[in-house]
Amino acid sequence: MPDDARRPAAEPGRLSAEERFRKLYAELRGRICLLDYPPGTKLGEEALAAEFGVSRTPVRRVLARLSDEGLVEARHGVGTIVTDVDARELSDVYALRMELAQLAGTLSPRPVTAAIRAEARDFVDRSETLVARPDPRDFATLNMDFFDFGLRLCGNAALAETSERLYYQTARIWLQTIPRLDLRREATSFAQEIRQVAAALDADDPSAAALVRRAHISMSYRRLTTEA
Amino acid sequence: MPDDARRPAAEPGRLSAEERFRKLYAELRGRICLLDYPPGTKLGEEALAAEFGVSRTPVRRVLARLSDEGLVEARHGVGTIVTDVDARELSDVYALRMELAQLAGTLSPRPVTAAIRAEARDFVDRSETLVARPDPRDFATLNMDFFDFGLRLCGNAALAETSERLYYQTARIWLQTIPRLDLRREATSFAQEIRQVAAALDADDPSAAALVRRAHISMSYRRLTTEA
DNA sequence: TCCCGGCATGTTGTGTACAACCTCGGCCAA
DNA sequence: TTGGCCGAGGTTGTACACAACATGCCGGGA
Repeated sequence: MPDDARRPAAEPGRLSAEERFRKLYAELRGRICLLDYPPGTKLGEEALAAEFGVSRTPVRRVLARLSDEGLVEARHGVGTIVTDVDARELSDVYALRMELAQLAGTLSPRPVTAAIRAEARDFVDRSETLVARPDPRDFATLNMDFFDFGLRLCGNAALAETSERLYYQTARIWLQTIPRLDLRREATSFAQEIRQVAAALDADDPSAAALVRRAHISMSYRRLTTEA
Repeated sequence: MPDDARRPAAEPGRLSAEERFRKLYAELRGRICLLDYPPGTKLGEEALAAEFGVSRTPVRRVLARLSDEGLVEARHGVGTIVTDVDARELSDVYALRMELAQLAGTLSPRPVTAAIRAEARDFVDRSETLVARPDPRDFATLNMDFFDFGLRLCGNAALAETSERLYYQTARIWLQTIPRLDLRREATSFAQEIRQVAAALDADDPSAAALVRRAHISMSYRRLTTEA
């Protein structure tokens, strides 16, 4: 047996501590950003611990990180509350996100491989499906997936981590505002963005792709603040 | 007694939980960045708990945040180790820091008040004192203080938080490299930076101050990587 | 009727014991 | 001599009990 030598953590059923942490963190962050936990929701540590079959300790570890990132706020004796995004924070984060999106094209972009172009075409297909039958939650999910895809185009790890952090910090206000927006127009605009990004990648021009993304972040913010 | 009405948390001796957390976090981050804990040091939770007179629980909360920020790495069964900064991470972070430093001048800069100008002059004095008698640790401390000062010039909270995070992520490599650098020249260059920033603030031109800072980050990185 | 003080209840913060895990040294056998 | 096994010691991860704290209700007094 030359392969499965000393490998105590290789059992598929058992997850390591860090793996469990990542799972739980991603799950809770997703629920917050998809408004399964709208702002103001009280996240009881005991309730979460019971749901996930662990004690309060690992749950608290995850909530502490979410608190550091500003997604929740723990108040002694009250509860851990999902925060709301105020206009000022929204403005600051979007202004910075625009700049970072552009920088992703110039700060050590990754070479555009055939696999990446194929993935981009998949996103084009998904966006067309979305335009045909718009749905807020599908929209938000596709948006997150496409954002993660964009992160992988960036060779600067610090820039990628920062962009991700900022994205999830305000991602939920879009779902909060969508009832007052034109969903079909939003979907069309998003599909355009994806098509243009795919075209730029086909032309092996990551810088152009980054500029497209910056432009659409800007326009999305405009629609968000003027029509809500 | 119209002033001290219902204020249970106003007692000066007792610190709230969040206050204690901030204190401990700042203390440990400072020790790491000032190389009191050089890379590779094992930070025993029990030892820290004993030193600060608390249990392992709040210590673990602080170490978890330091771990999220990449300053330490917790290994099950081994210990919590102070991480080292590798060349790749250093390059990425510095490239991003340069851009962010420039953005601080254009993305909603704060108005330059008389108090700020006075503070800048104080930094000029301190830098001259440092040039007269250079000392690595004093240098690093002044650098941190001046950085914190620069953060307060930025009206964009997201940009300020991001810049701070990135700064402390790689701040320690400077102290690690200084034995192989010309300390006097580093001090002179830093004093020039402070003077130029103060001049730009006197001229009510935060954008120029930001450009100066970007230029000095770039030069500092060049000296760091070429002569070490 | 209104105000206010105290208590019951539920929540997060802390302390502590134990489980899971890694490292290192000694010991035995080839 | 050398290779590997294995057990002791020490560390982080987890579970749980209790302390600290905030909130809302209820009852009494003005």
